[in-house]
Amino acid sequence: MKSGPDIAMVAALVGDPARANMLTALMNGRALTASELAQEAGITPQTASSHLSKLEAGRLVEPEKQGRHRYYRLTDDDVAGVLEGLAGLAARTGHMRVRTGPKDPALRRARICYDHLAGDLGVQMLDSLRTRNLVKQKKQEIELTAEGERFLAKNLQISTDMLSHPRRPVCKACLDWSERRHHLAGTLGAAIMQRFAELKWAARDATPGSRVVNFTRTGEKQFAALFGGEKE
Amino acid sequence: MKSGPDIAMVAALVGDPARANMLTALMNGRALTASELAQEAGITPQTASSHLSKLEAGRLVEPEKQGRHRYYRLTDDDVAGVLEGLAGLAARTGHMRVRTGPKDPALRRARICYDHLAGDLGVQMLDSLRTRNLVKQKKQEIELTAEGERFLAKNLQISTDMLSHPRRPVCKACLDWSERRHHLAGTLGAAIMQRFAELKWAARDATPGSRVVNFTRTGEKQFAALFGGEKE
DNA sequence: TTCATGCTTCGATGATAGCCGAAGCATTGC
DNA sequence: GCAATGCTTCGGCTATCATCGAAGCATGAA
Repeated sequence: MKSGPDIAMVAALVGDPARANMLTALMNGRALTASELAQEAGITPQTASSHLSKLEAGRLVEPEKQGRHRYYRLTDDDVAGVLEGLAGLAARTGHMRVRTGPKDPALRRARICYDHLAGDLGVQMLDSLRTRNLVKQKKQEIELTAEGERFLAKNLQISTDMLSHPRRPVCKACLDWSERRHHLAGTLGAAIMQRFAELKWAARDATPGSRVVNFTRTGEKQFAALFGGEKE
Repeated sequence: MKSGPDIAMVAALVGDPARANMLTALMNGRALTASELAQEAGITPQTASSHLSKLEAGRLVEPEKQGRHRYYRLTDDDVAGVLEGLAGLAARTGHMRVRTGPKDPALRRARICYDHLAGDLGVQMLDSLRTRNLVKQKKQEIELTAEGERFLAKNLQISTDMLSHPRRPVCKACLDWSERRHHLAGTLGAAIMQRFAELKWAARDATPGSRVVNFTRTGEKQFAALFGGEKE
């Protein structure tokens, strides 16, 4: 009858603004101390402590004791993924109050979402592809056009043969956390990201657990040349 | 400072048990009337109405008027995806109060998650693969072993060449909604699902929007022979 | 030991929001 | 027209829970 697989319980954990702010602050993969998180959420340490024990009980964060500090981090990438998803949905309401604060501009600009590029640049890339008719998007599905194939082969040495064989969607739309739009996932999204790395245009940040992607100077230029947007 | 991209707002919407039950009831893709949803959540129509307008404002559900009924459905697959993710996280807490109720046993047994198999059978398949060392899993990453490759080629005519070229993870772990474990996603997960369809072992339910996967009788048998679990 | 820092527990307060009864619109059917 | 069904709005009740002050434990430093 009523039941409820306690999806509500987890959602309620994220549903409190203070806790949501803490979780958001942890989205970059680094661990923060309880007091840092308190400050991040704009609450007192007592309140934060209460929130953190709830988050811990809900297995959303993991503590690690170190000296007299208590570091908290997101339990794993699944949690981060769900948070990204929620943020994506939130962005569509127009209710988007603000980005995640000016906290981590690097994270907002470019980061790894599983194995493909997300963030400002990720969205910009898909925008550019769409605008120039290199891909056609309808809802979740994205399809590469003939021009798109040529574009990829010429500029990134990516041949569609490599991608489409398994009949898995070459492209998929993935809701972006910090932006309002989709970015490009799927085998193509992954392949492009990998090509960026091979070309030394971009690399994942060295800090362990960080999801930030750093572009080199030439990488920035090349990216702008290919997907450069005079958008907005 | 505080900010908050109102991830909290969306999460709070899902965070109420009554609303969560409604959303869960909608997870099979069908649209339900307001009163059906009220009953589903165990609340009066007035209360349900209030909840539904909030969900609508949060763009989680879409209404459709028909006669004097008002049908509600999930806005799109992104919403369903986030709900699945939340359910997956909830399942790990041990706090799992119950499955989604005996509501839709078919949906719990086998369904489509994007393009691969999820549900009881999906989890069972990955379990079986793991137990027999056909894949090795560490955290999110899953890797096919040599035996696994032979197994796929022999039994499902799936060659790894078709999957691994683009250097995208052939396998990926995806948290299952109704079960406590991961099921198999990635290009392999998609390819297997497609093969099931080609072999007429299983097919998506005819009802538009439904995510249920129906197995044929021979399909059941073959599946059991390949991945049959005396597990649990 | 003594003090300071970081975090937690306790208790009380206050506001948010879920809930239902009753009444009000709308649509369909007679 | 009238009645019935489906849904919504309104008002008030209640419970839950976030919040903070104050006090209590730890850990680390002097």
